[in-house]
Amino acid sequence: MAKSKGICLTTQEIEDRLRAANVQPTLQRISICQYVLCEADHPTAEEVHAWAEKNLATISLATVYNTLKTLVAAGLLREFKFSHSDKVIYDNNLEEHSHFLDEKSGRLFDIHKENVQLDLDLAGNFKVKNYDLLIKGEINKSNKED
Amino acid sequence: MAKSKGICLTTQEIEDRLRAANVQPTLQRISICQYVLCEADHPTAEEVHAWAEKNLATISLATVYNTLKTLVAAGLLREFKFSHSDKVIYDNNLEEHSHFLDEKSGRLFDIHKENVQLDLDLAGNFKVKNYDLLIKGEINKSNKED
DNA sequence: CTCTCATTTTAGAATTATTCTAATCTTAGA
DNA sequence: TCTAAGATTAGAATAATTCTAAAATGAGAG
Repeated sequence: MAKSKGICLTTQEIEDRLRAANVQPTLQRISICQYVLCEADHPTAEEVHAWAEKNLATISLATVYNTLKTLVAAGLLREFKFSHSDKVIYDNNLEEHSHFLDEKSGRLFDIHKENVQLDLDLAGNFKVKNYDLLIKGEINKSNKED
Repeated sequence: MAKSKGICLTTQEIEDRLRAANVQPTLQRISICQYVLCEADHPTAEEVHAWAEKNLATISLATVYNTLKTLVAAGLLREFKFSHSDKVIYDNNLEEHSHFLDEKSGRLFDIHKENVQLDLDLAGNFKVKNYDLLIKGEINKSNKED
C-alpha cells in the first residue's frame, strides 16, 4: 500500500510525520525514513545500515538500531521476525497483514488482510487477539517490483 | 497428541525409536529424549540443558544442542521459532499444527490442524506449500496441564 | 544571538543464543 | 582386544542486537 519506488515522501513530508509522532527529525532519522518508508522492501537493520552508509557521510550501526526502534515505537514502522531468518525485518505497511515467503528468492511479500480468511475453532477459554502468519511457497512467473 | 506427563515412553522404547531412526542411542540422547519426547512442553535448549544437568552426572551444552539437532534431523522432534522470543522451541508433536501463545504466561499450546481453517485468495503465481501460524491471545480459565 | 540542557549520535564493549573447533572419550564390531 | 567411526566436551567463535558512556547537536530561554 505504502510500497512504491522512488520518492514516495518528500523530505518535508517525512519531517512532518516525524514531528507529528513526536520524534525529533534529525538528519539521520530523515534519511533512514527515506529508505524504510519508501524505497526499501522488508529490509533488515543490516540493509538499512548499508544503505545509510552510502547515503550519509557517517552513520553508526547503533543509530540505525536506535532509529528503527524509535520509528517502531512511534508507530511509523512495524517490525517482524520470521522463522526462516534470525534477523528482524521492517515493514512500512502499517495495516494488519500477513506475509508470503518465496523460498526460492527469500523475498517477502505482503498479503493483505482481505486475502486471508482464518477460521479458528478453539475452546472458549482461548481469547484470540491477533496472529502472525507466514505463508511459504514459491512464486512462478516474474512478479518483480524492482 | 504425544503430550502427556510421566513416563510416556520407556527407556527401551526410546532406544528403539532412536535405532529405527539410525541414531545411536547414547546415554545423553536417551535422557534428553525422556525429557523432550515426554515430560517437556515446548522447551528451549536452555530448559533441556537445565533438566539434563539435574538428571545426568555431566552434560555439556554443546551436547544438548547436538542432540536436539540430531533428533530434529531424524524426524523425532520439531523445532519452531516464534516472534515473541529469540529462542528456538522444540515440539514433540510431529503432526502439522499451529500454536497459540498465551501472552500472560508466555506458554504455548498446540492447535490441531482440524481446528484451523485457512483460506487464501492469492494471485495464481503464488504457489503455497505450507504456513507458520502463531495465534496470540490469552487463556482465561485454568487450563493447566502440570 | 548564545548559553544551556536535554536529546542524539557514536564507537566499541557487552550480551544472548547458537555453532564451531579440535581434543578426548566411547562403543560397535572385526 | 583393537580400531575406527561416531559422540561428547570445554571453550572459542559468531551473529544479531543492545548497552554504555562520552561527544556532538539542537531547541528554546533569555
